[in-house]
Amino acid sequence: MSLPHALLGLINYKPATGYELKARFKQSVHFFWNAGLPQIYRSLNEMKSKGWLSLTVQHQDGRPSKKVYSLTQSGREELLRWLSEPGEISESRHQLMIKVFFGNQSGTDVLAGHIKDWRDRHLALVRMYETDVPSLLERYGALVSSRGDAFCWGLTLDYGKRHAEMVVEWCDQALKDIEGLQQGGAASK
Amino acid sequence: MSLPHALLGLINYKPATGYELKARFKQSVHFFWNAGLPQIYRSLNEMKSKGWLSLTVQHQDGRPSKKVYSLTQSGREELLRWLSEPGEISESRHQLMIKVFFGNQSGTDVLAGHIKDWRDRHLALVRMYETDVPSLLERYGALVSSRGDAFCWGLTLDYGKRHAEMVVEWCDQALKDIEGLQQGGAASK
DNA sequence: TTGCTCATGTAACAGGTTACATGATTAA
DNA sequence: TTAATCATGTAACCTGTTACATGAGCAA
Repeated sequence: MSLPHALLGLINYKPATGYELKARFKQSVHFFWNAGLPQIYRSLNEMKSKGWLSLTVQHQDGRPSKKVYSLTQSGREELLRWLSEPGEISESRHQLMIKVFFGNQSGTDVLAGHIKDWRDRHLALVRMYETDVPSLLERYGALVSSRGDAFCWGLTLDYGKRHAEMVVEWCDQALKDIEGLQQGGAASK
Repeated sequence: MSLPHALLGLINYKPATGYELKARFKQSVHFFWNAGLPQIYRSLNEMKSKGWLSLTVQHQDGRPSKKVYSLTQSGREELLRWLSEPGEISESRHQLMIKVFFGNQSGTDVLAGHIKDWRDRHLALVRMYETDVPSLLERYGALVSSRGDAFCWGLTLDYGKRHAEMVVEWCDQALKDIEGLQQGGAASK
Protein backbone atom coordinates (compact mmCIF):
# COMPACT_ATOMS: atom_id res chain seq x y z
CA MET A 1 0.00 0.00 0.00
CA SER A 2 1.50 3.24 -1.03
CA LEU A 3 -1.00 5.55 -2.69
CA PRO A 4 -1.98 7.11 0.66
CA HIS A 5 1.66 7.98 1.24
CA ALA A 6 2.05 9.54 -2.16
CA LEU A 7 -1.03 11.61 -1.32
CA LEU A 8 0.48 12.61 2.03
CA GLY A 9 3.56 13.82 0.19
CA LEU A 10 1.56 15.92 -2.25
CA ILE A 11 -0.72 17.39 0.40
CA ASN A 12 2.30 18.24 2.50
CA TYR A 13 3.38 20.72 -0.15
CA LYS A 14 0.01 22.40 0.09
CA PRO A 15 -3.51 21.39 1.23
CA ALA A 16 -5.68 20.10 -1.58
CA THR A 17 -8.99 18.58 -2.65
CA GLY A 18 -9.25 15.12 -4.22
CA TYR A 19 -9.83 16.66 -7.58
CA GLU A 20 -6.74 18.83 -7.28
CA LEU A 21 -4.67 15.84 -6.20
CA LYS A 22 -5.61 14.02 -9.36
CA ALA A 23 -4.29 16.97 -11.33
CA ARG A 24 -1.10 17.12 -9.26
CA PHE A 25 -0.45 13.48 -9.95
CA LYS A 26 -0.67 14.25 -13.61
CA GLN A 27 1.77 17.11 -13.32
CA SER A 28 4.31 15.40 -11.16
CA VAL A 29 4.69 11.73 -10.39
CA HIS A 30 2.43 10.27 -13.03
CA PHE A 31 5.34 8.66 -14.86
CA PHE A 32 5.91 6.47 -11.85
CA TRP A 33 2.48 6.26 -10.35
CA ASN A 34 -1.01 7.26 -11.18
CA ALA A 35 -4.40 7.01 -9.58
CA GLY A 36 -8.02 7.41 -10.57
CA LEU A 37 -10.40 9.73 -8.81
CA PRO A 38 -12.46 7.01 -7.14
CA GLN A 39 -9.36 5.57 -5.59
CA ILE A 40 -8.17 8.97 -4.43
CA TYR A 41 -11.49 9.74 -2.76
CA ARG A 42 -11.53 6.35 -1.13
CA SER A 43 -7.98 6.78 0.15
CA LEU A 44 -8.67 10.26 1.48
CA ASN A 45 -11.56 8.88 3.53
CA GLU A 46 -9.39 6.15 4.98
CA MET A 47 -6.58 8.56 5.73
CA LYS A 48 -8.96 10.91 7.45
CA SER A 49 -10.35 8.12 9.61
CA LYS A 50 -6.77 7.23 10.59
CA GLY A 51 -6.27 10.80 11.73
CA TRP A 52 -3.65 11.65 9.13
CA LEU A 53 -5.73 14.40 7.56
CA SER A 54 -7.93 17.24 8.70
CA LEU A 55 -10.72 18.61 6.59
CA THR A 56 -12.02 22.09 5.83
CA VAL A 57 -15.09 22.57 3.67
CA GLN A 58 -15.06 25.65 1.46
CA HIS A 59 -18.43 26.70 0.12
CA GLN A 60 -18.47 28.31 -3.28
CA ASP A 61 -21.16 30.16 -5.20
CA GLY A 62 -22.51 28.31 -8.19
CA ARG A 63 -20.02 25.47 -7.77
CA PRO A 64 -19.90 22.39 -5.60
CA SER A 65 -18.23 22.84 -2.23
CA LYS A 66 -14.57 21.96 -1.91
CA LYS A 67 -13.24 19.53 0.65
CA VAL A 68 -9.74 20.72 1.37
CA TYR A 69 -7.50 18.27 3.18
CA SER A 70 -4.39 19.14 5.20
CA LEU A 71 -1.88 16.99 7.04
CA THR A 72 -2.24 16.61 10.78
CA GLN A 73 0.79 16.14 12.99
CA SER A 74 0.17 12.42 12.88
CA GLY A 75 -0.01 12.55 9.10
CA ARG A 76 3.32 14.32 8.92
CA GLU A 77 4.85 11.68 11.17
CA GLU A 78 3.44 8.87 9.08
CA LEU A 79 4.83 10.44 5.92
CA LEU A 80 8.31 10.73 7.40
CA ARG A 81 8.15 7.23 8.76
CA TRP A 82 7.23 5.86 5.35
CA LEU A 83 9.82 7.92 3.52
CA SER A 84 12.54 6.56 5.83
CA GLU A 85 11.45 2.97 5.45
CA PRO A 86 13.48 0.96 2.95
CA GLY A 87 11.41 0.59 -0.24
CA GLU A 88 9.91 -2.65 -1.35
CA ILE A 89 11.25 -4.13 -4.56
CA SER A 90 8.74 -2.88 -7.06
CA GLU A 91 7.20 -5.58 -9.18
CA SER A 92 7.17 -4.61 -12.78
CA ARG A 93 4.61 -6.39 -14.87
CA HIS A 94 6.00 -6.06 -18.25
CA GLN A 95 3.55 -7.13 -20.90
CA LEU A 96 5.84 -6.52 -23.83
CA MET A 97 8.62 -8.65 -22.39
CA ILE A 98 6.18 -11.55 -22.16
CA LYS A 99 5.39 -11.11 -25.80
CA VAL A 100 9.09 -11.01 -26.59
CA PHE A 101 9.67 -14.12 -24.53
CA PHE A 102 7.04 -15.96 -26.54
CA GLY A 103 8.16 -14.27 -29.74
CA ASN A 104 9.08 -17.53 -31.41
CA GLN A 105 5.47 -18.62 -31.11
CA SER A 106 4.12 -15.56 -32.88
CA GLY A 107 6.88 -15.29 -35.46
CA THR A 108 9.67 -12.79 -35.89
CA ASP A 109 7.66 -10.43 -38.09
CA VAL A 110 5.00 -9.89 -35.47
CA LEU A 111 7.71 -9.55 -32.87
CA ALA A 112 9.64 -6.98 -34.89
CA GLY A 113 6.42 -5.03 -35.35
CA HIS A 114 5.87 -4.81 -31.59
CA ILE A 115 9.43 -3.74 -30.99
CA LYS A 116 9.24 -1.01 -33.63
CA ASP A 117 6.08 0.31 -31.98
CA TRP A 118 7.74 0.31 -28.65
CA ARG A 119 10.79 2.07 -30.00
CA ASP A 120 8.63 4.83 -31.44
CA ARG A 121 6.79 5.36 -28.22
CA HIS A 122 9.93 5.55 -26.17
CA LEU A 123 11.63 7.85 -28.62
CA ALA A 124 8.64 10.15 -28.21
CA LEU A 125 9.05 9.84 -24.45
CA VAL A 126 12.72 10.82 -24.68
CA ARG A 127 11.70 13.92 -26.63
CA MET A 128 9.07 14.71 -24.03
CA TYR A 129 11.56 14.38 -21.22
CA GLU A 130 13.80 16.79 -23.05
CA THR A 131 11.19 19.42 -23.87
CA ASP A 132 7.77 19.28 -22.25
CA VAL A 133 8.54 17.83 -18.88
CA PRO A 134 11.08 20.31 -17.56
CA SER A 135 8.68 23.18 -18.10
CA LEU A 136 5.91 21.20 -16.45
CA LEU A 137 8.03 20.61 -13.39
CA GLU A 138 8.99 24.27 -13.38
CA ARG A 139 5.40 25.38 -13.45
CA TYR A 140 4.51 22.95 -10.71
CA GLY A 141 7.61 23.94 -8.79
CA ALA A 142 6.55 27.55 -8.86
CA LEU A 143 3.72 26.68 -6.49
CA VAL A 144 5.81 25.47 -3.59
CA SER A 145 9.35 25.37 -4.66
CA SER A 146 12.48 25.09 -2.66
CA ARG A 147 15.78 24.29 -4.33
CA GLY A 148 15.84 20.91 -2.63
CA ASP A 149 12.47 19.95 -4.10
CA ALA A 150 13.51 20.95 -7.59
CA PHE A 151 16.67 18.91 -7.18
CA CYS A 152 14.75 15.75 -6.26
CA TRP A 153 12.26 16.21 -9.06
CA GLY A 154 15.19 16.56 -11.42
CA LEU A 155 16.50 13.19 -10.27
CA THR A 156 13.26 11.43 -11.17
CA LEU A 157 13.20 13.24 -14.47
CA ASP A 158 16.70 12.03 -15.22
CA TYR A 159 15.69 8.51 -14.35
CA GLY A 160 12.74 8.59 -16.71
CA LYS A 161 14.90 9.88 -19.51
CA ARG A 162 17.62 7.30 -18.98
CA HIS A 163 15.00 4.58 -18.90
CA ALA A 164 13.43 5.66 -22.17
CA GLU A 165 16.84 5.95 -23.80
CA MET A 166 17.80 2.50 -22.62
CA VAL A 167 14.64 1.07 -24.14
CA VAL A 168 15.31 2.72 -27.49
CA GLU A 169 18.83 1.30 -27.51
CA TRP A 170 17.59 -2.17 -26.64
CA CYS A 171 14.98 -1.98 -29.41
CA ASP A 172 17.60 -0.97 -31.96
CA GLN A 173 19.82 -3.87 -31.01
CA ALA A 174 16.93 -6.33 -30.94
CA LEU A 175 15.74 -5.25 -34.39
CA LYS A 176 19.25 -5.69 -35.75
CA ASP A 177 19.49 -9.14 -34.20
CA ILE A 178 16.14 -10.20 -35.61
CA GLU A 179 17.19 -9.06 -39.06
CA GLY A 180 20.39 -11.01 -38.74
CA LEU A 181 18.46 -14.07 -37.70
CA GLN A 182 16.05 -13.80 -40.61
CA GLN A 183 18.80 -13.40 -43.18
CA GLY A 184 21.68 -15.25 -41.61
CA GLY A 185 20.41 -18.69 -40.86
CA ALA A 186 17.56 -21.11 -40.46
CA ALA A 187 15.80 -20.40 -37.22
CA SER A 188 13.89 -23.57 -36.56
CA LYS A 189 14.75 -26.81 -34.86
CA MET B 1 -5.69 -9.07 -18.14
CA SER B 2 -2.71 -10.99 -19.21
CA LEU B 3 -1.78 -13.74 -16.77
CA PRO B 4 -3.97 -16.26 -18.62
CA HIS B 5 -2.07 -15.49 -21.79
CA ALA B 6 1.29 -15.92 -20.14
CA LEU B 7 0.02 -19.29 -18.94
CA LEU B 8 -1.11 -20.19 -22.44
CA GLY B 9 2.37 -19.44 -23.68
CA LEU B 10 4.02 -21.62 -21.08
CA ILE B 11 1.61 -24.52 -21.49
CA ASN B 12 2.09 -24.34 -25.24
CA TYR B 13 5.71 -25.41 -24.77
CA LYS B 14 4.51 -28.42 -22.87
CA PRO B 15 1.40 -29.43 -20.89
CA ALA B 16 1.66 -28.66 -17.18
CA THR B 17 -0.03 -28.62 -13.79
CA GLY B 18 -0.63 -25.43 -11.82
CA TYR B 19 2.19 -26.27 -9.51
CA GLU B 20 4.60 -26.79 -12.38
CA LEU B 21 3.54 -23.53 -13.96
CA LYS B 22 4.46 -21.67 -10.81
CA ALA B 23 7.93 -23.20 -11.06
CA ARG B 24 8.19 -22.33 -14.75
CA PHE B 25 7.34 -18.75 -14.01
CA LYS B 26 10.21 -18.68 -11.57
CA GLN B 27 12.61 -20.12 -14.12
CA SER B 28 11.61 -17.97 -17.02
CA VAL B 29 9.57 -14.80 -17.03
CA HIS B 30 9.58 -13.98 -13.36
CA PHE B 31 11.70 -10.88 -13.86
CA PHE B 32 8.85 -9.38 -15.81
CA TRP B 33 5.87 -11.08 -14.31
CA ASN B 34 5.06 -13.36 -11.48
CA ALA B 35 2.01 -15.02 -10.04
CA GLY B 36 1.02 -16.78 -6.87
CA LEU B 37 -0.44 -20.27 -6.83
CA PRO B 38 -3.97 -19.22 -5.88
CA GLN B 39 -4.08 -16.91 -8.82
CA ILE B 40 -2.74 -19.56 -11.17
CA TYR B 41 -5.32 -22.11 -10.06
CA ARG B 42 -8.06 -19.54 -10.40
CA SER B 43 -6.91 -18.60 -13.87
CA LEU B 44 -6.64 -22.21 -15.02
CA ASN B 45 -10.24 -22.78 -14.02
CA GLU B 46 -11.39 -19.74 -15.94
CA MET B 47 -9.34 -20.71 -18.96
CA LYS B 48 -10.74 -24.19 -18.91
CA SER B 49 -14.30 -22.91 -18.76
CA LYS B 50 -13.53 -20.73 -21.78
CA GLY B 51 -12.44 -23.82 -23.63
CA TRP B 52 -8.80 -22.80 -23.98
CA LEU B 53 -7.53 -25.78 -22.03
CA SER B 54 -8.20 -29.48 -21.81
CA LEU B 55 -7.52 -31.47 -18.68
CA THR B 56 -6.06 -34.89 -17.97
CA VAL B 57 -5.92 -36.22 -14.44
CA GLN B 58 -2.90 -38.37 -13.64
CA HIS B 59 -3.24 -40.52 -10.55
CA GLN B 60 -0.08 -41.18 -8.61
CA ASP B 61 0.69 -43.58 -5.77
CA GLY B 62 1.23 -41.91 -2.44
CA ARG B 63 0.96 -38.43 -3.91
CA PRO B 64 -1.94 -36.20 -4.80
CA SER B 65 -3.23 -36.59 -8.34
CA LYS B 66 -1.93 -34.24 -10.99
CA LYS B 67 -4.17 -32.10 -13.12
CA VAL B 68 -2.31 -31.69 -16.36
CA TYR B 69 -3.54 -28.95 -18.67
CA SER B 70 -2.94 -28.75 -22.41
CA LEU B 71 -3.93 -26.17 -25.00
CA THR B 72 -6.96 -26.81 -27.14
CA GLN B 73 -7.18 -25.50 -30.68
CA SER B 74 -9.14 -22.55 -29.39
CA GLY B 75 -6.45 -21.91 -26.77
CA ARG B 76 -3.75 -21.89 -29.43
CA GLU B 77 -5.78 -19.42 -31.46
CA GLU B 78 -6.32 -17.17 -28.47
CA LEU B 79 -2.60 -17.19 -27.69
CA LEU B 80 -1.70 -16.19 -31.24
CA ARG B 81 -4.38 -13.53 -31.27
CA TRP B 82 -3.04 -12.02 -28.07
CA LEU B 83 0.58 -12.22 -29.16
CA SER B 84 -0.25 -10.32 -32.34
CA GLU B 85 -2.20 -7.62 -30.55
CA PRO B 86 -0.25 -4.42 -29.89
CA GLY B 87 0.74 -4.36 -26.24
CA GLU B 88 -0.76 -1.98 -23.72
CA ILE B 89 1.56 0.58 -22.24
CA SER B 90 2.58 -1.08 -19.04
CA GLU B 91 2.07 1.04 -15.97
CA SER B 92 5.07 0.92 -13.74
CA ARG B 93 4.37 1.73 -10.14
CA HIS B 94 7.68 2.79 -8.94
CA GLN B 95 7.81 3.15 -5.21
CA LEU B 96 11.40 4.26 -5.03
CA MET B 97 10.84 7.08 -7.50
CA ILE B 98 8.07 8.41 -5.28
CA LYS B 99 10.48 8.43 -2.38
CA VAL B 100 13.04 10.21 -4.53
CA PHE B 101 10.44 12.72 -5.65
CA PHE B 102 9.66 13.55 -2.02
CA GLY B 103 13.32 13.27 -1.05
CA ASN B 104 13.49 16.84 0.11
CA GLN B 105 10.87 16.08 2.73
CA SER B 106 12.84 13.19 4.20
CA GLY B 107 16.28 14.77 3.89
CA THR B 108 19.18 13.98 1.62
CA ASP B 109 20.78 11.48 4.03
CA VAL B 110 17.73 9.24 4.06
CA LEU B 111 17.47 9.65 0.31
CA ALA B 112 21.10 8.74 -0.28
CA GLY B 113 20.63 5.67 1.89
CA HIS B 114 17.75 4.43 -0.25
CA ILE B 115 19.68 5.02 -3.42
CA LYS B 116 22.71 3.13 -2.10
CA ASP B 117 20.47 0.19 -1.25
CA TRP B 118 19.00 0.26 -4.67
CA ARG B 119 22.38 0.44 -6.30
CA ASP B 120 23.53 -2.63 -4.40
CA ARG B 121 20.48 -4.62 -5.34
CA HIS B 122 20.79 -3.78 -8.98
CA LEU B 123 24.49 -4.46 -9.07
CA ALA B 124 23.67 -7.90 -7.70
CA LEU B 125 21.08 -8.24 -10.44
CA VAL B 126 23.63 -7.36 -13.10
CA ARG B 127 25.90 -10.08 -11.74
CA MET B 128 23.02 -12.52 -11.76
CA TYR B 129 22.16 -11.70 -15.35
CA GLU B 130 25.76 -12.37 -16.24
CA THR B 131 26.18 -15.65 -14.41
CA ASP B 132 23.15 -17.45 -13.00
CA VAL B 133 20.49 -16.56 -15.50
CA PRO B 134 22.03 -17.82 -18.73
CA SER B 135 22.49 -21.25 -17.25
CA LEU B 136 18.92 -21.17 -15.94
CA LEU B 137 17.59 -20.36 -19.39
CA GLU B 138 19.76 -23.09 -20.86
CA ARG B 139 18.45 -25.65 -18.46
CA TYR B 140 14.89 -24.56 -19.09
CA GLY B 141 15.56 -24.40 -22.79
CA ALA B 142 16.73 -28.00 -22.76
CA LEU B 143 13.14 -29.04 -22.14
CA VAL B 144 11.63 -27.69 -25.30
CA SER B 145 14.21 -25.73 -27.10
CA SER B 146 14.32 -24.52 -30.61
CA ARG B 147 16.87 -21.96 -31.69
CA GLY B 148 14.13 -19.40 -32.14
CA ASP B 149 12.96 -19.77 -28.55
CA ALA B 150 16.46 -19.41 -27.19
CA PHE B 151 16.90 -16.29 -29.28
CA CYS B 152 13.78 -14.65 -27.85
CA TRP B 153 14.68 -15.56 -24.31
CA GLY B 154 18.07 -14.02 -24.90
CA LEU B 155 16.40 -10.76 -25.90
CA THR B 156 14.52 -10.52 -22.60
CA LEU B 157 17.69 -11.40 -20.76
CA ASP B 158 19.51 -8.59 -22.51
CA TYR B 159 16.75 -6.20 -21.61
CA GLY B 160 16.93 -7.13 -17.95
CA LYS B 161 20.64 -6.64 -17.90
CA ARG B 162 20.50 -3.29 -19.64
CA HIS B 163 17.82 -2.17 -17.26
CA ALA B 164 19.83 -3.12 -14.19
CA GLU B 165 22.93 -1.46 -15.59
CA MET B 166 21.01 1.70 -16.32
CA VAL B 167 19.76 1.80 -12.74
CA VAL B 168 23.27 1.40 -11.36
CA GLU B 169 24.47 4.26 -13.54
CA TRP B 170 21.61 6.48 -12.49
CA CYS B 171 22.30 5.71 -8.82
CA ASP B 172 25.97 6.59 -9.21
CA GLN B 173 25.13 9.90 -10.80
CA ALA B 174 22.42 10.67 -8.25
CA LEU B 175 24.75 9.94 -5.35
CA LYS B 176 27.39 12.23 -6.85
CA ASP B 177 24.82 14.97 -7.31
CA ILE B 178 23.60 14.64 -3.76
CA GLU B 179 27.12 14.87 -2.46
CA GLY B 180 27.69 17.96 -4.52
CA LEU B 181 24.52 19.50 -3.18
CA GLN B 182 25.47 18.77 0.41
CA GLN B 183 28.95 20.22 0.08
CA GLY B 184 28.52 22.78 -2.62
CA GLY B 185 25.75 25.03 -1.49
CA ALA B 186 22.86 25.76 0.81
CA ALA B 187 19.95 23.56 -0.16
CA SER B 188 16.99 25.37 1.31
CA LYS B 189 14.73 28.13 0.02
C1' DT C 1 -25.57 22.84 -28.64
C1' DT C 2 -21.77 20.32 -27.88
C1' DG C 3 -18.24 19.43 -25.01
C1' DC C 4 -14.80 20.74 -21.41
C1' DT C 5 -13.69 22.06 -16.55
C1' DC C 6 -14.89 21.98 -11.79
C1' DA C 7 -16.34 18.90 -7.91
C1' DT C 8 -18.36 15.36 -5.58
C1' DG C 9 -19.01 10.56 -5.08
C1' DT C 10 -21.13 5.14 -5.39
C1' DA C 11 -21.27 0.34 -7.18
C1' DA C 12 -19.53 -3.34 -9.40
C1' DC C 13 -15.94 -5.77 -11.08
C1' DA C 14 -11.09 -7.42 -12.00
C1' DG C 15 -6.72 -8.74 -10.41
C1' DG C 16 -3.36 -9.87 -6.90
C1' DT C 17 -1.85 -11.15 -2.06
C1' DT C 18 -2.14 -13.47 2.40
C1' DA C 19 -3.81 -16.68 5.46
C1' DC C 20 -5.77 -21.03 6.11
C1' DA C 21 -6.37 -26.16 5.27
C1' DT C 22 -4.77 -30.89 4.01
C1' DG C 23 -1.52 -34.61 3.69
C1' DA C 24 2.14 -37.88 1.98
C1' DT C 25 7.28 -38.40 0.86
C1' DT C 26 11.96 -37.61 1.46
C1' DA C 27 16.39 -35.64 2.63
C1' DA C 28 19.21 -33.49 6.56
C1' DT D 1 12.34 -35.03 13.99
C1' DT D 2 12.35 -31.10 11.39
C1' DA D 3 11.88 -28.99 7.16
C1' DA D 4 11.38 -29.01 2.28
C1' DT D 5 9.01 -30.72 -1.88
C1' DC D 6 4.93 -32.22 -4.20
C1' DA D 7 0.04 -31.07 -5.05
C1' DT D 8 -4.35 -29.42 -4.41
C1' DG D 9 -7.27 -25.67 -3.30
C1' DT D 10 -10.74 -21.92 -0.48
C1' DA D 11 -11.77 -17.47 1.79
C1' DA D 12 -10.87 -13.04 2.90
C1' DC D 13 -8.92 -9.05 1.85
C1' DC D 14 -6.59 -5.13 -0.53
C1' DT D 15 -5.99 -2.38 -4.70
C1' DG D 16 -7.17 -0.56 -8.90
C1' DT D 17 -10.39 0.20 -12.89
C1' DT D 18 -14.75 1.13 -15.21
C1' DA D 19 -19.29 2.49 -15.38
C1' DC D 20 -22.78 5.21 -13.47
C1' DA D 21 -24.86 9.54 -11.32
C1' DT D 22 -25.28 14.62 -10.58
C1' DG D 23 -25.00 19.37 -11.91
C1' DA D 24 -23.38 24.23 -12.76
C1' DG D 25 -20.49 27.41 -15.74
C1' DC D 26 -18.19 28.56 -19.87
C1' DA D 27 -16.03 28.51 -24.37
C1' DA D 28 -16.30 27.07 -29.43
